[in-house]
Amino acid sequence: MEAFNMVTRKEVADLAGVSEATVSRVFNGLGPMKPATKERVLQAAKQLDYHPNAIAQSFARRRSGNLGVVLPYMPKVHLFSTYYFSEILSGIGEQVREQGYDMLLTLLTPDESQDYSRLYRSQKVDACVILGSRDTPEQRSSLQQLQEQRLPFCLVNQHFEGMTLSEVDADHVQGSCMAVRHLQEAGCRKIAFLNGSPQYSNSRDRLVGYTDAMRDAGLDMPSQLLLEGNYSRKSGYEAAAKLWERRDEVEAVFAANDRMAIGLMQGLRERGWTAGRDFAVVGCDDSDAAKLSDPPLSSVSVPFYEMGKEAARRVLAQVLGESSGEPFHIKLPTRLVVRESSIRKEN
Amino acid sequence: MEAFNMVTRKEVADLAGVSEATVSRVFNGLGPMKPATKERVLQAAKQLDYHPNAIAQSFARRRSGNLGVVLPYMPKVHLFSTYYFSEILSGIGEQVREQGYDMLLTLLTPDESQDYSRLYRSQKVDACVILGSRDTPEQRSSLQQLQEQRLPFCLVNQHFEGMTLSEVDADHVQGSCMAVRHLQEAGCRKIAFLNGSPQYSNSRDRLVGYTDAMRDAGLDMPSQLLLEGNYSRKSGYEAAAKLWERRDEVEAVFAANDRMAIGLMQGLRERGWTAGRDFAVVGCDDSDAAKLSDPPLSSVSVPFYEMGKEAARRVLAQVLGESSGEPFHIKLPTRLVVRESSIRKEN
DNA sequence: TTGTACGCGTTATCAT
DNA sequence: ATGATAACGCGTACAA
Repeated sequence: MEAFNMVTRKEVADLAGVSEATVSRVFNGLGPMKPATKERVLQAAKQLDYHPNAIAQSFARRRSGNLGVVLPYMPKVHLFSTYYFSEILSGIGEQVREQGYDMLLTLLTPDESQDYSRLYRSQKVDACVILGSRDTPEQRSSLQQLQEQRLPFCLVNQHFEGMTLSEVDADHVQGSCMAVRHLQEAGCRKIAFLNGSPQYSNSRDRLVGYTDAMRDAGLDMPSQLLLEGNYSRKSGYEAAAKLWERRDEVEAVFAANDRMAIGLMQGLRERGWTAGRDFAVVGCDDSDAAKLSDPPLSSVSVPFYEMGKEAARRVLAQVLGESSGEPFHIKLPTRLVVRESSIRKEN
Repeated sequence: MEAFNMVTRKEVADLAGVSEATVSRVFNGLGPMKPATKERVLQAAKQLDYHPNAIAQSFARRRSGNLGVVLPYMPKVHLFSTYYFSEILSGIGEQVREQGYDMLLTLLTPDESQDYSRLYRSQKVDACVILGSRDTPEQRSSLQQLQEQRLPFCLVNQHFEGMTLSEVDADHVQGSCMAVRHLQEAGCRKIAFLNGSPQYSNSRDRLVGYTDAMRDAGLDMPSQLLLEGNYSRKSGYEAAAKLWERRDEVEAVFAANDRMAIGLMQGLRERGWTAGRDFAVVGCDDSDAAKLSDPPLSSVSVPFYEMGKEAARRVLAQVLGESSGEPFHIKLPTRLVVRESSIRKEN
């Protein structure tokens, strides 16, 4: 079973005619050493096909070399099945590899959602990046705990008002504002907003962006034009029914993500309204689906990949003592990608 | 920095008035023991908030408790941005949690793509699930090496002819056959096939399925109707141009994945041909995109989630000695999901 | 049923 | 510039 090499430092030391400590120093690049000695050790190691045992290293260093990635519990929905998580994960993956770290994935179950510190206690990770957390009292207190225990962690794409946690976020206010301005420039004045749950700071930010843009343009925001979905295609589809009832009051829709935007387009098309012709739509995320939809969906592009990468970089810097350890708060810019869904062709 | 508890077994033993070994036995549920003793130990542990150090456990057990998940190198494409990987990962995640294992993600770089054993040598994983591998000579030899070293691993969704490796695959032959039969039943006789690279066994299997169904129905398979893309939307879009040139010879298209199918539909629509009206299309994967596309795409549903879960289950059984250790070869069934793209409405 | 004692493969400190 | 050696926290064989 364990039919492996298991060459230890001792064997290398013996073959090279040095002490074990010297072998370690060679492999860790520490202290001054005679080039000849180093060479002998490397030769011996190569000959024996020696590779340091990562577990033993972690044990001795009291550091795992793993960055924990915490994913939220999501009932029914298969977890990674969204562009959002995929991109962030890729970014984290790229960064950890550059730093010689590994990624340990953790899928939270509903009950343990509140107990992050389990991960740290078991020493399997040195730090964590937490994705998809929501703003609830339980979450706040768990995160508060982590904070008090001085455990290094970083939130991605979620902001907690009134707490000073390390976060890497995107400028959703700006993005939404751009999106709505774009719709205005396309000649729309009656612009509805299909948002997601306010438990996500993203949603709240987008509402601010929408409101800013509408107010600045002196446009009305009647409450019937403010809808709330749950970021699923289905909820967008359902929103279409509501908007259809008030079709005289709607020229355009800004949706808080692409899936809802696409569901919305599907629902309205069934009623004979086509995006890019009868009304304009802009979504958020600029996911793959935006390119795949018909018509292609204009969308606010969010740099998820970069956000993941930056979060990993910063939090690992804390672990490795290369940073002050003060909570940081990064906000990356978004940009608007215009496609056909928001260009109203005259008919 | 390391402002943590760090309560050790010794402290618990002292408080409970027992030996360290007894504490271990309690926590590992080993050997016969007086209930009272057990109780005392648990009390003490609770009082001190003791938690075993996972790294030390791994070190002593000479087992990491991690299942490695190897993801292929994919230039440019952000890695997880496909339905395929996301679903498999979710399945693996579910299984490892049930077994108390953790998932260690590894993104291969181009150069190390051939050296899987690095992972095992460092002892950071006890077994691996390998995703997205291709059938190339280099891959074959790396996998052969792993095999010879008797390192437990399992491939998902890829079969290597002539080697007896552990694999969890889907029945792509059957799925493709069903898809093509469905098109035939819808009245189509001129059915094109847009496949992906034959480096993936999936592609080869699908070709077999297509061929079987066409032959059984006594239909022609002129080589002009056999196209090859690279599983991207763009390649499907490009294939549309080729098919358009021979539009008199085509009534339907079977595509080896959804993205190509959608690209194809986009390309043909630009030329005035709409799927579900002017021609029929079936894709593969039944990804989210299939529901999002217009018209919704008929597709061969592949149980990626279950495949990931099964692969993890089997490979961990090997590690834990609950299985013979013989290479296994699982093949899960696929099913056809019919949507509007393959229902030709008369116009 | 419980305790003793050793080993695991490093890192890191202190000598030399 | 290099060697000796004490941790590190736990599993486990063996003794009692």
